[in-house]
Amino acid sequence: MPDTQDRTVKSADNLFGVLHAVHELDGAGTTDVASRLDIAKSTAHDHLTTLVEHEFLIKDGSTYRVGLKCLYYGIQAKNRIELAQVAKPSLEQLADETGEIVWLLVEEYGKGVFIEKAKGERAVQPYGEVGKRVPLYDIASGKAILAHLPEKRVREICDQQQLSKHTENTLADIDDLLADLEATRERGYSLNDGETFEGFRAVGAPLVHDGELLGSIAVSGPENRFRGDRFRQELPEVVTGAANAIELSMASR
Amino acid sequence: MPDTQDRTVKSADNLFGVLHAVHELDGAGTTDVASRLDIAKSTAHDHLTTLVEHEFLIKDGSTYRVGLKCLYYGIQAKNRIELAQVAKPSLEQLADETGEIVWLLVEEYGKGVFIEKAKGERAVQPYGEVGKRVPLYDIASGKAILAHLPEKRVREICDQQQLSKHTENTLADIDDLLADLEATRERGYSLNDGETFEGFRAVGAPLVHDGELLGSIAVSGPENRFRGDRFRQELPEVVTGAANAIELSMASR
DNA sequence: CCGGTTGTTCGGAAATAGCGAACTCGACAG
DNA sequence: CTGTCGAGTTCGCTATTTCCGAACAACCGG
Repeated sequence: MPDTQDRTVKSADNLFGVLHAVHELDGAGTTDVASRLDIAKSTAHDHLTTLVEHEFLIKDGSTYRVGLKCLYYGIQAKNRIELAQVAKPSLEQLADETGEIVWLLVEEYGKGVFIEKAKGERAVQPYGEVGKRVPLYDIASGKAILAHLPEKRVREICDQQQLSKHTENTLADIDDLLADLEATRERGYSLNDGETFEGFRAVGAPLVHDGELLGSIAVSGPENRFRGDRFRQELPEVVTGAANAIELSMASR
Repeated sequence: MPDTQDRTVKSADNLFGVLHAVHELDGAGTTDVASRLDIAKSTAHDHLTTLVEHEFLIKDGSTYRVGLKCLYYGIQAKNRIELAQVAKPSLEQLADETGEIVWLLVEEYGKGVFIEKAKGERAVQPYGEVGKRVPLYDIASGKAILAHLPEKRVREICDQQQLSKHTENTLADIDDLLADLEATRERGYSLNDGETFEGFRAVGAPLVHDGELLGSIAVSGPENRFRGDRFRQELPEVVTGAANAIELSMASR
């Protein structure tokens, strides 16, 4: 049945499928790609050749690898989100002050993308990497973002990507999550109490400019340093302080 | 005349063309893209929609922007070049020691791609950015790479991307360049004496592992700090030292 | 209310994507 | 040396798809 509605470029499915397959297989040959996507070897070959010609893949003997062209587009995209640049000094100051690791997160298609980080003296990096795409519901910076989205959108996002319980504390139930987001809104900052990994905590805050949600920041570290007053008072204060500083820098551009 | 040889996916030209156009225009609408690529508006629209569906573009009202999906693939590609990770400590040490800016470059399709950098105290960054793709013939790190490629390949690369004279000193003539590469091989390090910008100098060294050229590093800065013994002796020594350190770390993995 | 924009929809002719079968090339075993 | 396997690659053919052009819709400022 030819669907007259769908006017997208069909070959893109295969094209990006092939790119993704090569990426996931961390380098692959024609047959690997063909069988993974369930397409003819010749088709896979055509697409691989095409991607090489466009420099998105590199052919190394008879295996294909993801090239650096993506980095080129990717980094530019990142830069265009001026936020990363504007926020950097504040992130670094926050990292210095707390000694922990600090992340800058933005939302895209219901997922979180880390676009900048800063490491303090004692920083531990259990998670994430710049460019990584992660769920929003189980990390402090993600919840800071969700808390500022309409409930309808939150449900939508949670529907399309299962909430799964990594630890005792993970908010894998939509109602628990919504309650936590409500509390987050009231407090003005979000908390992660071992919801991602046992023994890991974090404090996050949203970045809002002109009523528009730009992203969020969070400081994370091991539970033994994230407890008592430091976790409940000091860190929330410096994190929201840094968030405000970033919002101000965005405003005065 | 349908060329029966060329078995690439044709729609990819338009697809990636559209992506590139949006990137270059730094956000664009249907008409902008169509007129830049000289294709029908409707075609541009189909491709834009496709790219949005695949999350490579973001639709913001009626303008399209490059999404962060590329960053995702790009960063992974970068990481797979283990080099970046292994080299980082040495780059940072080199930046500290010299106070200048240090780059890690790899070659891809005859162009150079910066994949890591480290800034010293006095670092000036006149050029480049991680992910940027640049010609090889007019920078120290690029010449360090060219010096280790066979002459045939060097000529090939230079043929397909005009050598142009940015300054008095740019080696825009293939024979001058080849002579400089010969000298570089003998010295073991490359020099840039204001060939990119007036008043800017740099010292570079290749990274070789198992007889295979992995990339190169370079330290660059203003002429007033890159002169006399420092330029001719000290810097070459620390740069080649750092290069050796990186080669050793690669070897002991 | 109306030209001048720009984004979007859609029919249909021309181009091509993708399959499958055939071919090439090495590696390996007997 | 020969045969078999599995890899990558080539190529003819046809059902699909792309891409254009023209029409339509939505917006804006005057």
